[in-house]
Amino acid sequence: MRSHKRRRKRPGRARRVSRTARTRARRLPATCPRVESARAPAPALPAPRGRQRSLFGLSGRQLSDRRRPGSVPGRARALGVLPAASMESGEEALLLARRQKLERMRQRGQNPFANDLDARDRTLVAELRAKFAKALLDPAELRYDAERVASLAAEERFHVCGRLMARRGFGKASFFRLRDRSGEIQLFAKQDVMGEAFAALEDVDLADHVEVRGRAMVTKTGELSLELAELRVLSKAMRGLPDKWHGMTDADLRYRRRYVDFVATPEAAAVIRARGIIVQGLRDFLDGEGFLEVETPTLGTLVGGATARPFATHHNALDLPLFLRVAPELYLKRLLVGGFERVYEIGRCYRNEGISTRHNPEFTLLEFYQAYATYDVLMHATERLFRHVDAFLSERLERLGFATDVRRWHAARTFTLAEPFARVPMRESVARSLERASLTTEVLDRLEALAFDQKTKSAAHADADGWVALWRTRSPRANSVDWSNLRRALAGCGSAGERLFVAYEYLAEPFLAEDYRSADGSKSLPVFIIDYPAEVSPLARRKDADPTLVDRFELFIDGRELCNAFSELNDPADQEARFLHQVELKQKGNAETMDYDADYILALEHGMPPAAGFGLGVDRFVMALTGQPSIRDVIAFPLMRPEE
RNA sequence: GGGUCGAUAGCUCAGUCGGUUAGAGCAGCGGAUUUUUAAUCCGUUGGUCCUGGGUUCGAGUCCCAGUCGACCCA
Repeated sequence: MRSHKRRRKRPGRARRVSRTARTRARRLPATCPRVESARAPAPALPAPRGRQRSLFGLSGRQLSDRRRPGSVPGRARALGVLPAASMESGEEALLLARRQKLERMRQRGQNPFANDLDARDRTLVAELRAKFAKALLDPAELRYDAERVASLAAEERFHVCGRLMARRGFGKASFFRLRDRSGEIQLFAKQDVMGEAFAALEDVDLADHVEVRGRAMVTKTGELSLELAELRVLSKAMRGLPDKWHGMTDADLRYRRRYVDFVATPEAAAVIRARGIIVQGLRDFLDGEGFLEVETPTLGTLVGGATARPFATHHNALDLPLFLRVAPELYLKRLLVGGFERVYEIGRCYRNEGISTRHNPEFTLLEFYQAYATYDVLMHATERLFRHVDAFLSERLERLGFATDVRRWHAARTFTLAEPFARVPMRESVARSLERASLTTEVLDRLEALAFDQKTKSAAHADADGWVALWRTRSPRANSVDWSNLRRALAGCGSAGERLFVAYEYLAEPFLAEDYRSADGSKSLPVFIIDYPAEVSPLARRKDADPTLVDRFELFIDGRELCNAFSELNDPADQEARFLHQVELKQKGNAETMDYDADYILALEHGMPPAAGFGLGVDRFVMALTGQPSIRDVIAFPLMRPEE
């Protein structure tokens, strides 16, 4: 019977939902047991081979048993009353041990999943520490003075709830470490204090949720502790915690079992905590500027607001094909038409594109729109917003007792928000980077001739290969440019504007963090790239001085794009022409385009005030402020290919 | 798409030139211990060495293919 109990570790699937993976799944032969068991409810089938990773404390075998009502072996096993001889692995043994303790508790009349907790007099660990702050001798090591603690609260009994994180037994005494949402504190259990209750500690396991009562005291090493009078299990954990020292390091496991990761990896939890505060900080800033938070549709019949490939779905009752939104932009601007001068939305958007350290299929976007403002106004607002949220985050975390997280993130930061952000027109940023690569503007002058068509395997100009070979020798930077992809991308361009944009992406963007530095050169400087080509900005207003460009900026921090903003196009005729261009591109086979939105044109015809709009990738913003290298680290549950 | 490295107990990891019955720490279980904090000490359970082929008297180890992961390149 061991045959189905296969190795469960790292059965992981591709991070990327690749085409090959999908076709592989479809190509599974009909005889594959995995496919059969997934389709057929037939109870006679063996347990599905792949579905062995335990769920809710039950093995795959038990799960399949559970699908059969009245299945005695499954229930008996789940209750832990089958003999140890039926154990199939070390994991089973660990579960069994805990089930037996659970049964002992029930036999004693204790509910291992208590439902009668009264936490009105509960004290948080942080509150406890605050109460004894005056007795703190060494803040770094959290050492306390015993006499001062005693005089501050000699007989007061504290009620604390949390999860048990560590245990050290000494026969007639025991130390525990308890964690609640605010921090951790040591518990000291002594037989002569607890009496008979001490014996029941044998049924307590690491990871259990407990409530304790006891007085505060200081051990001889100076650690503030609760001397227990009582300890009661509130919720029995059927599984323990990962290695107490190394924690959980397998990346796949961490993202799949995020609930364990957050317990075992304090940094992972700190990032999610920071994220909540950052979003609060964004609201705090915008509310202070008189913006109204609104909600707009995430389901629609058209794709608009960004050039991106959408997720398609279907409404049954209306028999209507629908798309999940790629951006809220067009609805927020309809609200401008409707008289709301300052609106914002923080919401989930969905783009059916690749997954990377900077992309998750669903992500959070902040967009705000301000009537009677220009993109220049928004650049100032962006700087204030970033500094406000950063300070807000630090202040809140310090108040919550997580100052060390703030200090750690600040120390590791490779950029600064303290100095004015750089502002560079796109063309200038390319020219500057070329200069640093000893290439001057000759590259910019030959963009069209550089194009290399992947299909025909031919260059637009016969000498192009030679130019590149020569340029590569000019400097290390010139050599590190991704020339082949640049030339491929140029071949797909239909206008000078698109070529400039491509040139910027390959020649300037990868070097932004090097080219724009703080006054002392020690940090990278956030940089606004401004004045984008109109061809790549279908919703932005043209520059009065140069109609081939638009009043638009993107903000880059450490070379990563965080913001996109522009003065809004409110001329319905111009907008109509831009939509038509998008439709043209779609007909040529480009999947990342917008649809023609007739109702939006109609709205513009009713008069949209001059306005500027702003978008911020909230996930990337959190990455920047907390120094996380992957977007998966700032999302509580990033998308994973499901386990089989 | 290509390259490099990796997958061994619930967790974190060793495993020599291919050679006895695959090891350690943590967690678990049994015992000792009333001030530890990665507690300590004694004993102990737990493994389809990612999957499938192959080479071999013999494979965790070598070869081939595949799956998945990390990093780098395009």
